[in-house]
Amino acid sequence: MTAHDIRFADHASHADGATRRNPLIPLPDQGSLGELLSLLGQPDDPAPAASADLPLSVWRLAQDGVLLREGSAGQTLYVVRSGSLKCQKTLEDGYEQVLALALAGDLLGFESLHGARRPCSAIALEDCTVYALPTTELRDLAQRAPALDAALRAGLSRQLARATDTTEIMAAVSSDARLARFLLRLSTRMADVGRSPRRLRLRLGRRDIASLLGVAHETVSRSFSTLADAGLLRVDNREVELLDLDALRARARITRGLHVDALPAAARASGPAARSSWWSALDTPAAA
Amino acid sequence: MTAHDIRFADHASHADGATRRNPLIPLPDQGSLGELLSLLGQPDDPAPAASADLPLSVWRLAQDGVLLREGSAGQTLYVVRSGSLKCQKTLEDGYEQVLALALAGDLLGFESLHGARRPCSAIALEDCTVYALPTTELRDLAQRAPALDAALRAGLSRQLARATDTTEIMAAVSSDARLARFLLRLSTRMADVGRSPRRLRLRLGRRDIASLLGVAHETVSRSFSTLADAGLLRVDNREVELLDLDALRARARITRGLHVDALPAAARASGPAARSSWWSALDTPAAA
DNA sequence: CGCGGAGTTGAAGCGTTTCAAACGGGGTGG
DNA sequence: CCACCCCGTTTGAAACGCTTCAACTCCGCG
Repeated sequence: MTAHDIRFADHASHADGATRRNPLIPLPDQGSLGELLSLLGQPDDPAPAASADLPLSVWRLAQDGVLLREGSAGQTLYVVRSGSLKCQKTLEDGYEQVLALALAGDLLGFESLHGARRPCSAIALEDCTVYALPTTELRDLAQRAPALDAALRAGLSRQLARATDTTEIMAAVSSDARLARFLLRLSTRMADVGRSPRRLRLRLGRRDIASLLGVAHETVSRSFSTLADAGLLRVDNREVELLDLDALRARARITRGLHVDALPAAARASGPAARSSWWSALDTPAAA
Repeated sequence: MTAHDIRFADHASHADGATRRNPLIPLPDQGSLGELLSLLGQPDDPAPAASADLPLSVWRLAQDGVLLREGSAGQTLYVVRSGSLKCQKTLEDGYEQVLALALAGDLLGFESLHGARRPCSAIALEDCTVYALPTTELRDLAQRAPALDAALRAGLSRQLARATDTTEIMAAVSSDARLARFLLRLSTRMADVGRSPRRLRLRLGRRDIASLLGVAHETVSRSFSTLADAGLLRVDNREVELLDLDALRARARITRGLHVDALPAAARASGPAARSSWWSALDTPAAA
């Protein structure tokens, strides 16, 4: 975001933590179809099929390791099994924009399966394990395990729906609201993965968070202080404890000043989904 | 973005232009597998298969018609054949965030095929035609036309890669740069669809553009004026002519002031893709 | 003809960006 | 083992640019 936040990709920043240990090593006999399906949110398939002979390979990625490299012609689809990664892209002006956070169950790398180059990088924020599904095996895999095929499709849908998260965060005008939205989203996602929704261990630095929020990193620092002073959370460097989720949600709604309070309550409560209208038929033309 | 930009979904704004004529009507015998494939960017399939008996239905959507309704349980995948739509989502605070522009060849509605509700709406900015592929027919279709299956997969990849466009636009700090990025992206996409990359007919109002850029609509107006005064473009309401693409690209790179000029040229020219490094092996673990 | 929406432009307030400095932790090397 | 340095983080202060409120024009439409 800011001029001095610009870090070039050539910058040899990754030569420190990963040259020692091999950043990506195989974990034989660690994966199972059942686990993969549950990761993808499949409601416990009753018939787990012949998972034994399926070539499901699990890899271990060390912190700071690069799973996806922007611009490469990778042909492997990954499913995060544990840990977390950040997806980022180097923009034309050299700024590295953080696009998303990938947690367990997230699909990575689908964008370049059809021949295109990887549009963004994925870097491990901690030690991770991932399922690797090469395109070459994908078709065969889908045929032998239809449940996996369906689960991947569903995961893809989720991924596509989640792609707008960053935009929604940056739609808020005040940086406090943006930070609140980010923390709340992270909170619910952590809960989904089975971790605490209140005690967050941010694996992202202030700069990366700033990139996600679309503000300067100093502003992120200030917003943390503001929310902490207001008693909404407790912050100790990258350890964050959310103290008042409701108040946080209120902050997240605020665009500027307190206009939201003036909104008719019905509009907020019911939302667009609850509307009944002849228009709804439009979304299902096949049924007409 | 701004407080008075808030338009509630309940707001009966769509009751004006579309009650007269039926907003969504079938166009029998208008689609062909070949056309659909070329729309999806498939390089002219040599064996067009038996396209005649494939149930490819084309629909016509009138301007302001709602193709996708946020919150509904639509189970149809659409491929835009002609025209343009806007995708938008009503945020918790009632603000309608425009997320993307859909042009010919774009896939719409995949996000809710696995049972979820539609995460965003899609509204026609002009009269459109779309291919409708209901989930019920999708599997059969894919089996009978493997080329279509591959094309849809590729289209999905593109869609996923394109999902970050809005974020990249909003990554710029200055509103001029944001507008320049938006116009340039639109320009190249129009060129892809076979339309003029210089003469743009914006089907989006200032408010919607402002939403996409993440600024107030007055700011969009001012940025148009600024770029026009600089001679980079000519603007007449929603008609825009890009006069100096290179200068526009320079604007799009600028974050604030002129720091970019100070960047080492190599970093801009080569980019992340041109790097050679032992790290590249990481993106293809299966080959290791 | 008048109303309402869209777009433009002006002026003021204010929040963010920017530049700067200081603090703290973690690592390295003396 | 301690000094040192680097880097991430925090906080301060000033300036810029955006948001906001407001007025005005243009245009389509009832």
